[in-house]
Order: sequence, then C-alpha cells, then structure tokens
Amino acid sequence: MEEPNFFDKVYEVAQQIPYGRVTSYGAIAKYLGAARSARMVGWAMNNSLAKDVPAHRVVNRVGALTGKHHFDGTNLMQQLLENEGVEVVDNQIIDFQRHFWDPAKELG
DNA sequence: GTGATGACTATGG
DNA sequence: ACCATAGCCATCA
Repeated sequence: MEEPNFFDKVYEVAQQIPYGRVTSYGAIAKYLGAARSARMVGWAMNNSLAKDVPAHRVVNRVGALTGKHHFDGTNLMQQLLENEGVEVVDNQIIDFQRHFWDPAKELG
C-alpha cells in the first residue's frame, strides 16, 4: 500500500458525513488543503460510487445535486437525501446551510 | 512530456 | 440576474 491519495482522503471525509447532513465539494477540498481542487473532489466521488461512500451527501456550493446524473436513476440521489430527511426540490437542497456539514469545522 | 477532461468556484460583462 | 471565461489541480490517453 502506498500513501493515501487525494481520492482516498476524499473518501474518508465523505464517509464521516453524518446522517442527514450534506457538504460541498469545495468544503472537502478545503479541508484537504486543496480548496481549488473542488473538481477533483467531485471526480473522486465518481470513483467513490463503487465504494461505501455516501456520495449523495456531497453537492455543489449552492446545494444543487449536480452529480445526480452519475447515479443510476434520474432521481436516486434526491431520493437518498429525502430518505435522510433532507428536503430536495428541483435537484436542489432546501435550506442547504441548515444541513451543511463543514469538515474543516467539525473535524478540525 | 503534452494535452484534454472533470459531480467546482469565483469573477466579470 | 444571467451567461461566459479563468483558475485550479489530479488523473488519463
């Protein structure tokens, strides 16, 4: 095994997102010290789909389910979030800030 | 080694 | 307010 890659770190953070909470790509990237690599976080999420990572809890900065079309169904991501008590309308999380979970703040 | 790509974000017109 | 462009940086062809 080698040192944890960027992706591995993203997985760890994503796995620590509490139930019913969400975060943004930028927040994770910032926690990892690569705030400008938010895209990498999203990409890592794509890899995480095959892992035990709650990728549906990671959305963009405005709480929009930009990655929903990476899931099997068209509304699977939304269903998962709603199942956790997160209100989602038109592919966007309602009261995003209330559900927001900042790893940089919660973990350190 | 170079170029292209991406589930983003910030800024400018 | 909306659309376009730039920056960022890790991975792949």
